[in-house]
Order: sequence, then C-alpha cells, then structure tokens
Amino acid sequence: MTTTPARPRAAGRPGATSHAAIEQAAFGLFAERGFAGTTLDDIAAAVGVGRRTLFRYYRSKNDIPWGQFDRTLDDFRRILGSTAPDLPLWEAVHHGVVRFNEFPGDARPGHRERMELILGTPELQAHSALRYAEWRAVIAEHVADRLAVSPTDLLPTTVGHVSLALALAAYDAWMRDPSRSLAGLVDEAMRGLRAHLAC
Amino acid sequence: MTTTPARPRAAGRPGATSHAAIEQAAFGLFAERGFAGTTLDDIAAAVGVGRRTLFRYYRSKNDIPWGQFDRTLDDFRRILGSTAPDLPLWEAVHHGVVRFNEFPGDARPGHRERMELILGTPELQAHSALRYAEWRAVIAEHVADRLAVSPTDLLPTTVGHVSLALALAAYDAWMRDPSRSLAGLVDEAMRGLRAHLAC
DNA sequence: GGTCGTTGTGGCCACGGGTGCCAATAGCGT
DNA sequence: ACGCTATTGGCACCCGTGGCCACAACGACC
Repeated sequence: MTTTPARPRAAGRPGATSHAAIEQAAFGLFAERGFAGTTLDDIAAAVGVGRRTLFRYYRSKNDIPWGQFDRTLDDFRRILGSTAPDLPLWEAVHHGVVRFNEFPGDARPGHRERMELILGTPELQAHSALRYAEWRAVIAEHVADRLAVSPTDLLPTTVGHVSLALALAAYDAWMRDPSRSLAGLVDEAMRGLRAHLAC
Repeated sequence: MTTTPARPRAAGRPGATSHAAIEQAAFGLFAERGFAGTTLDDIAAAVGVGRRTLFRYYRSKNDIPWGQFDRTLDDFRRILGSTAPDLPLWEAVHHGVVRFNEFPGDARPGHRERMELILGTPELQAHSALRYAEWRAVIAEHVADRLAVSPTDLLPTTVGHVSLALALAAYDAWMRDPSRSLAGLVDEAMRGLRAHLAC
C-alpha cells in the first residue's frame, strides 16, 4: 500500500551539516592556514559541529579534499560504458579519460583549487594513491570487459596504470600552466607517448 | 700528513643500533602482528633502544619498510646513465627499468617480502607515492638529458609516469604469481602496451 | 688520566588524527 | 504522549610525531 519510496525514507534526527558545508569551510581554512596548519577542531568549529561528527561525513581528514569521489567514479564508469564498441580499445579508453577530465567552464576554478591542494600537499599526494587505485580499477574492468579476460590480468592492469600515468602527467603540466586545457594536455601526453614508443 | 680519510672520521658516542638491525626486528614483528598492529614501542623494545631513537634512523614508521631508498635511487641513476646512447630512448629507459628490477637470486626472498608488505598495506601504498615521485624524477631527468629539454616538460614527466605504471603493473602481477620473474613481467607489460597502442 | 668537543641517546611532554562507546537529541508515525 | 530511529557529540584512549634537553660514550689533546 505504501508507495514504496525510492529513498529509504527519512526518519530520526536530521543531519546537522552536509558535505558541501564541510568542504566549503574546510577549503577556506586550508587556503588561509594550509592543510597541515588546519586542525579538525578548527574545521568542526567553523562548521559549527562536533569534531566527532566530521568523521561521519569523511573517513579521515585526508578524504575531505577528495569530496565524494565514489560518485565521480560512477560517472567515469558511465562514460567508459558509453564509448563506441567499434572504436579501437585504446582510443575508447583514451577518449573516456579525456572526457572524464572535461569540466564545464564554471566548475573549473573549484576543480583547479582542489587539485592544487591535493597535488601540492605531500600528505594528500600520498593519500591519493588509494583513490587512484579505485580509478584504475574502473579502467581495468572496462578493458577486461571488452577483451573478455579477468580485470586482474596483466593487460587490463597495465592499461589502468598507464592511463593514470598520462592523466597525472597532464595534471602536473596543468599545475605549471593553468592556461592550457586539461583535456588537451591528456591528449598531448598520449601523442607524446605514442611517438616515444615509435607508434 | 694525515691520509685525509674519505669518511668524515668517527667521533662521539657510537650508535646504539643500525638500519639493518631495526629492519630485521621490524620485519619480524610486521610478519607476526601486521604493520598496523605493531607499534613503534614494540619495535624499539625489540631492538633494545628508545622509541625516540628510531626517528633518528627513519623519518617515520612508514619509511622503515623502504629502507634506505636514496641509495637505491643512486644505483638507478647509474644504470640509466650507462645505457648505450645510440639505443632509441624508449628502449634505453625500458632497459634501465628492467635492469633496476633484476635481483640476484639470494636477494629475491627479502625483496619479495618487502614488496608484499608495501603493496599489501594501505598506509604503505599511500606513503609509497612519495618514494615513487623520486623514482620518476630520476627517469624524467635522464629523458630530459637525452632530449636536451627541461625535466619538468610534458614528455619527460610522461615517460616517468608511464615507466612507473609499467613497473607497478608488473609488481601487481608478481604478487599474484611469484613464479614469474619481475624483469620478465616488466617486459611483458611493455609488449602489451605497445600492442595495445598499435605500435 | 683528566678535560673538552663531538655525536648519538632517550626520557618527557605536548599535539593532533583516529576510534569505540554511549547518552542525549530531534524528527517521524501511531 | 509514546516509542522508533538516525544522528549527534562528548569522553576516554591509542598512537605517530616533533621539540627540548640532560646525559652518555667516544677520540683527541694536554
């Protein structure tokens, strides 16, 4: 009889904050005092919430700059899944990576600020390895699917690692030259690699 | 008149332990109770030294499994420097990476144990990103040298990232199948990549 | 063999991230 | 009004890390 709501239904005490509110407060403080110079107490105070509560929204301090990356990975899966199946595999994957890194003009500054923080802070560089592993797995699964092999085989994991390599090289360059487009840099990195390997 | 000793001369109180002793004790405990399950107090007690002293030998707990990687990087630099200058660049780099990962038979078990720990422990996977960056820089410098460009240009950094990608894919496979040779896997990863990119 | 400079040691303390526990809270449906 | 339930947030505690500093042990030199 109940209309079986899609969402599990909202019962119990309402949340005191949101991911968006936390990230906004946190990024403000990071910009002011640096990542290491900002304590979780600072952030909690700025959000107006208990320190303990922060851990209910993010697993760790290091996770805050990444936001809800899980969702982003779902998008990535969808992008790869919608590439033309008759495109050569390497082009499909490359295309997916390029599209994944295309941001609408107004989302740019935010994304850049986020990546500057992540790529410029050693603790975060290290932590990011864990996020990258999830990203690589998405690629490996797509490659394994198209080749009908296991995602843990050498080729799918290799393509995952190499795709990440190109993306990170592009980000490195983007940090040095903000005027370039990220997608263009990923493209250029791929062209450079193919020339390097004498394709 | 003094024979101007190469080493700066040993004065002052002698060290109470050594890197080797610490690593041996630490690896034993890690194998027993896991990395996270081993505290620095445990290690210090096992070595018979104050906890504070451990930080004089390693910058952090995470650095213990990596040993003195700086030295290893010096070797790597030497290996790359001694590749034939008439070899195509990509082959020279690839060759260097392969040789860097060739271990004499008796060094194998130790190296494998070390890498199993590093690659199988999330905290260490994350921390390793910092070591990898140094490793990549060695490659980027070599490539930049041979091409007479800056090490921060897109191509050198791309080659650095991609070389690391191949090495890590090979290590992933090695973890799954210890019977394969690491060098052979790096080689196979490269062949797979070139085929993938239709070289 | 005492004194001095040098170098490594290790205890103490403070800070900050992270976790388990649990009582308090605030909406919902009945 | 009452219970149900999800969320909050305080408290205690562990552990890695770094600053500080007194102290130990050696070589050198007188």
